[in-house]
Amino acid sequence: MTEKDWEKWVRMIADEYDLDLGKTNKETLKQKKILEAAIHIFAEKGFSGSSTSEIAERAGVAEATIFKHYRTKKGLLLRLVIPAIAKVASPWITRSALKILEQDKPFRERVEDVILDRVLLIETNWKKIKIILVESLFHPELREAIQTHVAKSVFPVMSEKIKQLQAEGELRRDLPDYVLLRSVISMAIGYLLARNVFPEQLAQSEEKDEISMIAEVLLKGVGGSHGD
Amino acid sequence: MTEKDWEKWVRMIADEYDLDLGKTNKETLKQKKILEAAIHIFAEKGFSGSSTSEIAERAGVAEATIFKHYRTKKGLLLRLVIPAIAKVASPWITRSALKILEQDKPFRERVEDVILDRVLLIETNWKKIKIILVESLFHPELREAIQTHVAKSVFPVMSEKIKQLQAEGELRRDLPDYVLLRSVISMAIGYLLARNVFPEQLAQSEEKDEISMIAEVLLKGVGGSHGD
DNA sequence: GATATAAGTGAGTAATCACTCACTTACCAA
DNA sequence: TTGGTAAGTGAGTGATTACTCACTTATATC
Repeated sequence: MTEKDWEKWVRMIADEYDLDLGKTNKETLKQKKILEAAIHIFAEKGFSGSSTSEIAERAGVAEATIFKHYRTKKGLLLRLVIPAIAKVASPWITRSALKILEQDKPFRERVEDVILDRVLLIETNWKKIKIILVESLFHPELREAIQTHVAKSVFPVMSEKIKQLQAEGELRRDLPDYVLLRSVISMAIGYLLARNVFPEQLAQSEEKDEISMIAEVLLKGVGGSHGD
Repeated sequence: MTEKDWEKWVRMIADEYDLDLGKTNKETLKQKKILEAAIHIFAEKGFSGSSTSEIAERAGVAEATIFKHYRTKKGLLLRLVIPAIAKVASPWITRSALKILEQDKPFRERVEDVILDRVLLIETNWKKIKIILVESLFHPELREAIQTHVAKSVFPVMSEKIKQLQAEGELRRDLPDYVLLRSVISMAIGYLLARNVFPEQLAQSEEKDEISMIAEVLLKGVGGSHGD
């Protein structure tokens, strides 16, 4: 799937499920309520575990109203998920990270800033991200879309930046760029998981200090004096 | 929840759902087939997305047979999940990692060995782990059980080992032990996720080489010459 | 070989599911 | 004010769901 294929795919799915994707649209109050309720309930119970009647009740709307706007339950899911994926993969969301890395500060501080930025970004969109991650495990079309779209539009940009930082001597040159990229992402995601699942054991300090330590480990490693 | 509370909890759930937990039991061939089919289908479609009729069909068994042995659909889920959690948190599974760390080898090699060991362990039990992780998001009792059990019985052991390695000079002493533990886990999980979701972009080399690079990043960091 | 106990099943059942349809209500432009 | 269109709904529908029960079959012990 190339970038153009992605756009085609979005249009195709949008047609198939009569999605508006929130672009041209002026949404009704009730439509907003439905989307709000759906995010809450899908995140809490998963797609299969949620019922349209429950979503309707929480939104204060007749069940039929949901089907008026989104045709099927899966149409409702995709109306939530596809714009979110498109947003994650849009240029500006990558660009804001690049901007931070280009600021006039010590490299160490820039690394902390960019990690904090991404952590906050994920935290504020946590429910939607949870839905996307979980449902991508069970809906192959979704998984494939994320794979190809994120892989083809986000990674190359980040990869380029890393190569530049390697050339500038900020990052070591004896490891491939994808390993360095994966390491940064791993440490950030690992921190978020730890904070959510084992906060008392694995994330005991203030967020600011935790991120500072993440940057420290990332740049210098965990090895002690013996390894030198 | 203390360790004794955990045992109580297991017995309580076992009573509530009539679980045998595979300890005293001689399982029938059909029971094995049911468990096999359930693992496959729960992993593929999620708990809510799976139907008992489908599980029965795949196992080559009448639907009523499932309810004969496991009383409810959730009873079947717990029969899969609870022994797996108990196993993960059992002493020997932690001990095998500690054994590796105590071998008479350079520290760098021991780190590689232990990462490889855990990666293989997760890979061979991937379906069950997937079920546990996903369903713990939606069943609070499960989440709590994992949290307290793993947190209270696995982390302290690992934490102790890390402090010892810090004292020996193999790991740096200027960061708290939980940050070092979290870093190792993050890098391993990050690698597994990358291998599963973005293999072409984020896990391009042979497993052996990837793990060697993970150990390298972990011990020495990603920072370049500028940072020295 | 008789008997007791457990394993296994076919044919249900009530409840819930996603979804439809005929209909009413709200909105807006001419 | 009117007329056309979209928003919204109450009352359904057939299909599927987890689960039950009366019953048969297999197994093990004496």
